[in-house]
Amino acid sequence: MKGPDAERAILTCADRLFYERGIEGVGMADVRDAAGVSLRRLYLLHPSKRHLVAAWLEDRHNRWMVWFRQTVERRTAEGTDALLATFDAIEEWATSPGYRGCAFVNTLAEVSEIDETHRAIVRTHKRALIDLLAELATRDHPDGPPWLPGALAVLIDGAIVRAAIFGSTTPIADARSAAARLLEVPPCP
Amino acid sequence: MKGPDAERAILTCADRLFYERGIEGVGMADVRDAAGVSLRRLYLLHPSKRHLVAAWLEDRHNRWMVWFRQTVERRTAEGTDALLATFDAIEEWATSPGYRGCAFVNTLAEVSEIDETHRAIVRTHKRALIDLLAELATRDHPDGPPWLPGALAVLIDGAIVRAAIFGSTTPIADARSAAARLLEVPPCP
DNA sequence: TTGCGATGAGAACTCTCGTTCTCTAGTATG
DNA sequence: CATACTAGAGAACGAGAGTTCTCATCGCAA
Repeated sequence: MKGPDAERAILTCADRLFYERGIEGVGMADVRDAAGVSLRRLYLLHPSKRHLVAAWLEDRHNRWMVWFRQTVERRTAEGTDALLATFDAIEEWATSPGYRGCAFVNTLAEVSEIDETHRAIVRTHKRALIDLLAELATRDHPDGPPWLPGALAVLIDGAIVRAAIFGSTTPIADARSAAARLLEVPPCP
Repeated sequence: MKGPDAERAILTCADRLFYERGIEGVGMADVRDAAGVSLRRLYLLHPSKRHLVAAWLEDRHNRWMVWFRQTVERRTAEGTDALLATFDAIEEWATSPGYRGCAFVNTLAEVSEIDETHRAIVRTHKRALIDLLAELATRDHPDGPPWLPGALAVLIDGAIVRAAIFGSTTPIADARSAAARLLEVPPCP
């Protein structure tokens, strides 16, 4: 196996394993077996498990943001308000097999294997979500209140975590209803 | 040390340690040292770490619900709308030292040491939160939409997790602003 | 006093896991 | 063909943790 192929296989398998079982539930030998590389190559590419986790988080952040933006755009093209479409994207995700909530929130919860590098990536991810929402709000709802992107981010993260806990899309539907209400014009004077 | 005292010491110390470091970051020896009991007594009272974790979750659930209800009531007595007071309670919590988000969400994220018993307690806890919100909504906002308690629960959980990630109360303020808007009368026809 | 059950302190056992080391095989080059 | 570098397979090592076991001690009843 060539270098780039091995790196892709490692990150792909690490993503599946870490998301499925949590960081502490996956050993380096598990990643080795799943990716079909030698332990030697694994450690040459990622000098320690911490490095591997950091590389995984970076990779997942990039792929998730691309997926989320594309899914929202697709729904928007079908006529849905862009900000409401974010909840449809989350619902798509939450109904996919193996859904376990937000990998970044889960990683932060596993405090014993996390370091400041990991924390920084998690913050970057959540900051990127709010930035994307602010971008959509500025474009489609320029008269909304200044706290709108932050509130939508809270609704999205709350829906992600409650959907994972209950294995249900009801929290996402509730959050979407609330968001729709927030996007309506304010009450008459 | 007597039986009840030992049990109290164990649960109190387990709460501090598990919440601070995560379940996997705490060994039975750590609990023994902190509680000042022998490993023998620890295992007599809780036959395994899973049992101890379950007992901790039950205890924390009970104490958290009592604290939350009391804090909301206190704020309500000071003139705040009960449903908005829930966000003030969360803000009090989030600004207290050692805040690390929701222990139940964090526990669910540590998938490798969790079993169905633990999952059930987490669901019970989150169900209890939404039930409390429904109770307050029925009492103070009987004309609100049916999704209101669910949406408030999503806002609260999202605020809890984002406040933990950013170490900031801004998400809680944003969530409170959104909740206030939701509680206003719907737009005029 | 003597014996017995309970208790505490902590050693010991077993297993897991991150990381490193060894040994072997293959391959490209002089 | 010989040699030297590379890479894979997996053993080995050391640390840590859950759980159990040993043994000395203490309190109390006969």
